[in-house]
Amino acid sequence: MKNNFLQEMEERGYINQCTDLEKLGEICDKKSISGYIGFDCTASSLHVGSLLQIMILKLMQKHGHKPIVLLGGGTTLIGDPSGKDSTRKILNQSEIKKNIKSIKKVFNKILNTSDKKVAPIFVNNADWLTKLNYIQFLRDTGSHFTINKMLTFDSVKLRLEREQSLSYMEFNYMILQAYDFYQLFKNNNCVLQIGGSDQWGNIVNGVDLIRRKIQKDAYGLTSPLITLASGAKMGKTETGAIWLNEEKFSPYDYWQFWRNTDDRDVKRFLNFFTEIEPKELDSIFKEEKNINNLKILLANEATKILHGKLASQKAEQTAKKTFETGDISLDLPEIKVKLSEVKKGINLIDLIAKNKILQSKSEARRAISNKGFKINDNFVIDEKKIILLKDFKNNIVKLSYGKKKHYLIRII
RNA sequence: GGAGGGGUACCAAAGCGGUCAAAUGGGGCGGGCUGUAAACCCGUUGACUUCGGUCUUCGAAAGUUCGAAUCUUUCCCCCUCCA
Repeated sequence: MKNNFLQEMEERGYINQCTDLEKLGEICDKKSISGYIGFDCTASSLHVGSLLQIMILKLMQKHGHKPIVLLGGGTTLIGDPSGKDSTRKILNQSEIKKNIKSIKKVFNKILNTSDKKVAPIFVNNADWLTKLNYIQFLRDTGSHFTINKMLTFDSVKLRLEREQSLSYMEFNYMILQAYDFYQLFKNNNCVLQIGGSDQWGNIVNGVDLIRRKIQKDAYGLTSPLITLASGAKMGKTETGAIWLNEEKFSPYDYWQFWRNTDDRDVKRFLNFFTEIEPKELDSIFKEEKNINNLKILLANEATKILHGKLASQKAEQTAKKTFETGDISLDLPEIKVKLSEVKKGINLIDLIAKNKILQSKSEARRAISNKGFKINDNFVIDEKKIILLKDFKNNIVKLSYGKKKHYLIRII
């Protein structure tokens, strides 16, 4: 395998399985190809769990290939059963439309949209799926699938083995996804579908369908499922997902997310989520022995890709001030209060609950009695703490929850 | 369609008339240690509170009882076996 694109895919650890790596390499060598990845539109933003896929699209661009982003407006109406124990909630059309619009923003930020040759194409499978004629579809496409085989695919098999129900609607998902690939192959000359390893079955079905219907070769490739050293799946923490959309997750929080990567994951993630050349990374690993510097590098690079260089630098500065020098950084999230309120005295518990630092007053009380809050870097001992004018310096009070969450209370 | 088993907090799982806001484990959150890491130790994990309590919660509704997660009835959902 000499092809540059696949070579770098391999080096970065993006490849889990491929239907025919060698032939795919030959084709990539000869010409610029189109490849697609489908994204789920059940939420208004993707989270880091999808980031690897996006990085792969970006890598395609780097090597002169054209990415097709399929925002699955049609398949989201059905719900992919892969890797799920229970049926997802079903969204209606207008919610999905809104989600697609919001998700698109992230692709436009991360991918190269200025170079026409490799600029991404966005497609929505609702365009063709919702127009299908049932009987016609069963005859033309359904006839190429056997139930016998469909039952052997993990997405179906596991669900049945675990004695979880699988609706007929979801059962059809893989056929629809196969049909998507066929459509894109025909209309956009798309020869490659990429996906997470849980998509293998769905992807292979598409490749098969294309061969059966029009006797052409298409290729499938999956990326590994990323698990954290802690064993958890990437992307979702208990408190909330690491969203890619700025409105749902600030650049500073995003930077912090990467900065807090487990030691054992750092090198892998630098390969996955930065654009630093693999060779350069090797030498960095040799020279830099301080793991914390690697984490900062990771945070900087990853944030840069999503939010831009400026936001990344700003986040780094904020972090530096808050954690290293202990200064008050003015870029911390702000809670604005009126002077008149301050003069009356502000009840800390109320402030915490009102500004959603914690969900309820009870939680706030508990957190305070557990030494969870600091005001101007001193633990709050008194549960009934009232913030007074004398607590302010230059109209600012620094409020900290735990070691990592800091806020500025500012008088306006 | 018939017979049986089951639905308890974020998840798993105990409780089977009062002492139950509900054991235990996992997860989460906070503290300590440290490196904004891991591991470990400690605390905490329904809401409101004048810290005395008060209110809402054990699939849903109705009932029995001084008192129900626990008993009865109806309904909904899931699973197993038979047809």
